Amino acid sequence: MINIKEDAKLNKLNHSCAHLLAQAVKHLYPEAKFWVGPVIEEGFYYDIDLGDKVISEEDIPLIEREMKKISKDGKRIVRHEISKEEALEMFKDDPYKIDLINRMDEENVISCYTQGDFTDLCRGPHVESVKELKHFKLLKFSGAYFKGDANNKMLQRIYGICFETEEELNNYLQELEDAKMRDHRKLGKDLGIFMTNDLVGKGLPMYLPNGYILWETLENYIKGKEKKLGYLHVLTPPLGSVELYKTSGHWDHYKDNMFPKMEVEGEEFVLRPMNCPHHMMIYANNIHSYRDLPIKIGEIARDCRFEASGALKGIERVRTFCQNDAHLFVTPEQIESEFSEVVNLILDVYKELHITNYHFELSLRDKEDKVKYYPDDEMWNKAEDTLRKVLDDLKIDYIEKIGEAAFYGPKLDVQVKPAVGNEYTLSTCQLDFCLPMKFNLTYIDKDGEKKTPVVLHRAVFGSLDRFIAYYLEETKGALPLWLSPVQINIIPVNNEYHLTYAKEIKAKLSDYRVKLDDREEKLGYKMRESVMNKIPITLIIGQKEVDELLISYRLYGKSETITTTLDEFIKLLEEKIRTKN
RNA sequence: GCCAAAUUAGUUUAAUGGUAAAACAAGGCCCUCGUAACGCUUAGCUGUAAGUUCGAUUCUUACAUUUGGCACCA
Repeated sequence: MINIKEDAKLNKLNHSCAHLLAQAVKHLYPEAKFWVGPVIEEGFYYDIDLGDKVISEEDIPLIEREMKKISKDGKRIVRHEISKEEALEMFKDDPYKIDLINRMDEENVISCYTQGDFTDLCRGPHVESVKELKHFKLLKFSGAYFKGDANNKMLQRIYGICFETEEELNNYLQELEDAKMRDHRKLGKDLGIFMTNDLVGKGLPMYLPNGYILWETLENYIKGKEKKLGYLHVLTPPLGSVELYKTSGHWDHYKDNMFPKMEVEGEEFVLRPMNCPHHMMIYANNIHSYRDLPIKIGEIARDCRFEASGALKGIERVRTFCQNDAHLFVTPEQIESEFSEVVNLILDVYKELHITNYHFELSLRDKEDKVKYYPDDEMWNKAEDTLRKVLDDLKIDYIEKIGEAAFYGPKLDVQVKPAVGNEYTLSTCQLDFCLPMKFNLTYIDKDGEKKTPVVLHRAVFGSLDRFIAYYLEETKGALPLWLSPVQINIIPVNNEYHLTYAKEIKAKLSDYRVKLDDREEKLGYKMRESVMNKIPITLIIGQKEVDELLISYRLYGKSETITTTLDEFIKLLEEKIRTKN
């Protein structure tokens, strides 16, 4: 997908188109006040205060028509530089612009752009004339909180995109349509991966037989990787006492996002929103020597979070999910090497699974925010510097994100973009000096003194749920052989003559997930279904194969059929499974 | 949670203020030798609850769920 923001030409075009949108809105709704209209990766938007008016579906074509009209009229776009006083006078009726102007430095040149009867405060640059803004489309609209704060008034936001040619615009719109086809919610339904049910409750996905094969295979894969690195897997309960979360600090920070506490026999419990405290208590169950560290506790652990109803999305954002979680208890000296090991594990898994479309973000605290983050500047500085050093040593590119850290420490997040919607975190590794102190965790150091270990929280698959969503979209539902619920579909050309041999072949492939389609249907009919179910390999067994003791196979996405011996075919299977293709 | 919209058969979609249609899937029958739909046939549906109306799937309201955004995301 094209990134409008990064392309200088398209950036300018879209920025100008945002002004065109504002002008059209002003024509149709003279009382409109304007906040900001930035260019984004997917085009542009404008946040507008329409008083009591809210934008509805039928308004969009009217606004578009007005934009076309203004564009046709072809006024020039003229830049003026003005003083702060002039600016304040010029926009005196628009409190949003006054807000912007008042926040500008004295030294900065204030500029505005005029096109016909419309002037907007803007840094520019813009195209020469509204005539150039021909190939645009308004894509979506919604409410959006002023300054992104839910306590503020909700403004009206309209999104759009603009290109230089009609063809580019149409191609882009087509890409949007195509993306919907690989949305994990559609694929999950079509391929029988998961379902939800109103009576069970929203945001509570249920994995169907096909989905559970995926789940199980991924779970075994990642646990195998972890075992090789010395992780110890445990099983802990999906709820815990409120006291546990008060001790960890999660209660203070997140109780509104937990399912409400329940009281039994005078004790209070919550469904657990995360597993750190349980794993802390497992660590605390023994005395540890510095010689025992690092200790790596892993678990495919079920969590429940009371996510806002508007945040729920397929199996990407749900109210119960299973983290591929682990906590590494390490000495301060081991932080760098253990953090590197985790980053390398993530990179290794991504490489094996052919995941290439991601980027790293280093999530740091906002130093001004004294409420959200555990107050210990020295600890934070040390933690943040350590992460930077490890990433630099590993020569990993990353973006720093201020104010995105967990309350207990900074984290490295791996971000990916879904087919539809905003990017999200797939993998994470977090450095934590805080929780081990809160739980009074210790180890006995060389000098016989009790010391506090450091904890690394990490999740490679984030949650299995989210990873399945991601991998469905990455593969467009055509899962690689090792993950595919049905790996091989055997179709006898004619049951009467070929079914016996087909059954023999199936028996010899008993190590794989094989389906034998022995329904009384035509070959073409069964082949179509095999392809539509995105089964990686379809075997065709007819007279030729029976006579010569061979098999013929067709790979998903290919149209040719290859005839070979069963031994050769098994070699191919093993190769595909080994390379995870 | 907030703004907007959607909800018709297992699925994808059509139609209507006078009681709902098609395709695929499912059941039955028929056909039976080479790579994306053989043919015939049967059954099945207006999210829930109110309201307006002689009559509501259609209009109104509430609720539920879903979708696009916003906010949130340990």
